[in-house]
Amino acid sequence: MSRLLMNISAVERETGVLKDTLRMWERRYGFPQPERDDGGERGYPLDQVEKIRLIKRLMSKGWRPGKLMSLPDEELAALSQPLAMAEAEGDQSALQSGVLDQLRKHDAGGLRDLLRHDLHSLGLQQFVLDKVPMLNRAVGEAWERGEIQVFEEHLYTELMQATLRQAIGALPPASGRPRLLLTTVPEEQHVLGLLMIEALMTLEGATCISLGTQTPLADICRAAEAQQADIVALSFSAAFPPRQAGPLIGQLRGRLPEAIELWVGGAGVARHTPLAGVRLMNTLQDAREALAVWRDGRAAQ
Amino acid sequence: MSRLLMNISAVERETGVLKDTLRMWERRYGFPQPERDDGGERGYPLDQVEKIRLIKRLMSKGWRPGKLMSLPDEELAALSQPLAMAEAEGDQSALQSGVLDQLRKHDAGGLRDLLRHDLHSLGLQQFVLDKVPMLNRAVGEAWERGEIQVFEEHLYTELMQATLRQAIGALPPASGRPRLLLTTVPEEQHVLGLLMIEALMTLEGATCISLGTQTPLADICRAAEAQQADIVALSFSAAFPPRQAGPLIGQLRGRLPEAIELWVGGAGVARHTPLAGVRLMNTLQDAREALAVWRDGRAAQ
DNA sequence: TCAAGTATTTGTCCAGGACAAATCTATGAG
DNA sequence: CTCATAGATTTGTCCTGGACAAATACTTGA
Repeated sequence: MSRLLMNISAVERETGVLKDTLRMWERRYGFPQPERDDGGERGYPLDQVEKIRLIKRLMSKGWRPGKLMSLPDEELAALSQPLAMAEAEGDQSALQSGVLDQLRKHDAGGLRDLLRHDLHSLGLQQFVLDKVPMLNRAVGEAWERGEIQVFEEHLYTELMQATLRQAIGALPPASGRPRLLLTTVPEEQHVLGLLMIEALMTLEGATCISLGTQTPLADICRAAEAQQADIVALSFSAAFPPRQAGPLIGQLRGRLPEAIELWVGGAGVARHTPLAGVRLMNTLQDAREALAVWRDGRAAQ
Repeated sequence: MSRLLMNISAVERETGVLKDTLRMWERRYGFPQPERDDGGERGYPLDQVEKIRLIKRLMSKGWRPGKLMSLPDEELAALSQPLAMAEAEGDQSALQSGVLDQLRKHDAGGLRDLLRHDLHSLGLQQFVLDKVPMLNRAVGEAWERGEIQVFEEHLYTELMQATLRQAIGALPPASGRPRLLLTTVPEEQHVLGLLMIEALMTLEGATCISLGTQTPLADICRAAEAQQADIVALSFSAAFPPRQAGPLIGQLRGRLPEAIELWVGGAGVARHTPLAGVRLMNTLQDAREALAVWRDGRAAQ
């Protein structure tokens, strides 16, 4: 049986590294070093694909690619190990150890029960304002430290999503003002931020219309008008390419009627430079305040 | 104020047409014909981006790009109009007219109520087996005819997702065999197929662990082992590039332990050529039968 | 110690060529 | 006339190798 080789598209799919970048790495750093088929096309062995994923993870921790790719495999592996120090600073880890433990034990049922229990004991508002952000951060950091795998993060997201949707669905349907249109831009596929804001705003009596993730800009504008939205709210995760966020938001602001407010939030735009006509939120608490401001402004008219 | 121009990445994001393909169209057909900035980089005006989207939609109806791009704008616009004939053959449209009507009226609340009503009057099983596929098809066909916009399809998907998740969450948690791992491959972001199968299988007492959409192949394998899955089930929508499905499934089959069954279904693999060791499902009913077969086989041991 | 200027690193773009898979078209057999 | 097969055309994706701007690291002087 022949060894499995992946073509460049498959590697882009698996790792999230663009084709152009894969070729550039090969040209500059000599890694990856794929085989070639009869037609001269690249075929990547599985171990190289694994190493690409490892490098990408380390890059998200701040390491630079040139540095990483000049390192021998052993040192790379050493970097990927969670540091003793990182463990030590995990003072807060006790707070959500249950969740990470269940994740590592692959106990989906237990994790689901745990999330539901937290939700019911805290109430939806406090769960969303305090617990969920803390858990998201804990899972994200564990992933960066290499303690959990991609599929474990998927499982967490899926179960949290089910929990939040269950809670939102149980709320009495709101029909009051403002009307918020919720979505993310293309390439941003993380949905938890949307669900958190939907839960909070619905609790406050605002009407939320969610389009889910990855709506083209033109369609966000069309939807905002068709739905007579007062506010368009976008969520950006920490994984969103930071350079793209600014221009994208500016472009949307330019295409949206001025009367419609644009709110953006999430780790991907936290501490971002302010933009004219855009309300930037660093925390979920900001969203509640912005809602109060909107209602004040409207009452004053 | 200067006219808005989009760079080639933004156009790929907006339209789903790869950069390489955009350049090739320009080279071969003279369309699109973007402007250039100082550095010689392409900047696409919005009306060309709209036309690209229109062309993509017509291509999904079977038109070929070379043909379309040689056509003057008027003829292109004419093709995009729903034909009188198409309207006439919509005999079944009366059956779900409510849903499409609500969508076109942008009545999110009404649509949500309608879906919930259908769910409760039919029961979850019949809703998933009959109603949801019919609605999905109706919405998909309406989109192909240009009758509904991308954001309207997003809204439908989001509301249907909320309805299904609500129903699944209300079921008693199953813990029986088999254990199914549900997910989609990278690039396949449609989630409704997963939720439908999750609902059906949970009703039958099987344990479903969903990873949500777009899990890398390597992680599907890891998750299957970690979760001690008996079956891995993948969903492919009609939008999935048909040429990619076969190799992808074959590769996963090769990397998965033989003892774990691989089920694939959805419009993206319907009428696909059979693959060794892979159970191909054309309908949801097939999944129920496959479940019965699995249980028979297991009882016989 | 910090700020400003310079050098390096890095990702994404470009042109233009090649080829294989998919699709269409023409030809010939039954 | 229907159908299958062979050949031509269309189409998407890959290739090389070059360029440049933004982000980051480093150096220098206050």
